Amino acid sequence: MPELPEVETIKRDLQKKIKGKKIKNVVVNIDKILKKTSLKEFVTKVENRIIQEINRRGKYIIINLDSGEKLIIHLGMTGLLIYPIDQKSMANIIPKHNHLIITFTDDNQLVFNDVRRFGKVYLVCDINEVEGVAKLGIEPLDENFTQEVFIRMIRKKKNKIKSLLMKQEFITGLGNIYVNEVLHRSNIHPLRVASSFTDEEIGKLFREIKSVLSEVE
DNA sequence: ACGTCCTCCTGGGGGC
DNA sequence: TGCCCCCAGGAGGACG
Repeated sequence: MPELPEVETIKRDLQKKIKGKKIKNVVVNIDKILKKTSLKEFVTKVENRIIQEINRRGKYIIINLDSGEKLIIHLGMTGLLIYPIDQKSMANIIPKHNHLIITFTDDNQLVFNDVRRFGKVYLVCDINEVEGVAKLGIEPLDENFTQEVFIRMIRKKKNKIKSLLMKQEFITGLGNIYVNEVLHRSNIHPLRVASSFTDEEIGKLFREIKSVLSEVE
């Protein structure tokens, strides 16, 4: 559910609130969410580390640790990162889905809650160890993403436009909701084949992608 | 290589 | 009131 603008907001928020904090301990309630690491390895490598810069790539949140390792979080469809823990933020969640709880040395806590468990937590040295990250396509708000580039990208594709725009290897960050919005505003049917588009139609899509994504930020 | 479809999960809502 | 079924839709993998 969270798409590029939401993930960007979460990233900025975390950067403001938890950067510089030292992790006192971590509790993992469902180790199935952990990828590229075992439960034991995760705990020993994360405890006592200090949070450094927080970045985003596509819908992935990348938390740099002072050890050089990266804690990468994908929220899936229903994942939430809650900080700080207060009455208001906890009122709408179900505690049994608190899969990861990070406690800092100041006793504040960061909770990863995910009802449907589609979210994932990785611990890696290099972000490209996460296949989903390594394969990510162009960032739609990047200045390198121009109309000319987009036309060339669309031209050679035979996918239906909606599924193509949702493909993270093609463009990064768009999901169902924003793709629907972009297609609606562009007055383009979601099932049309990409290679059938005129340059003008692609231009329209291009402008709507940029505008829909920047409105929220 | 490429495009589509299925699967992982749980909670909420509609139908009866 | 309660139960069952379907739907939500990110992304990896299976399949053709």
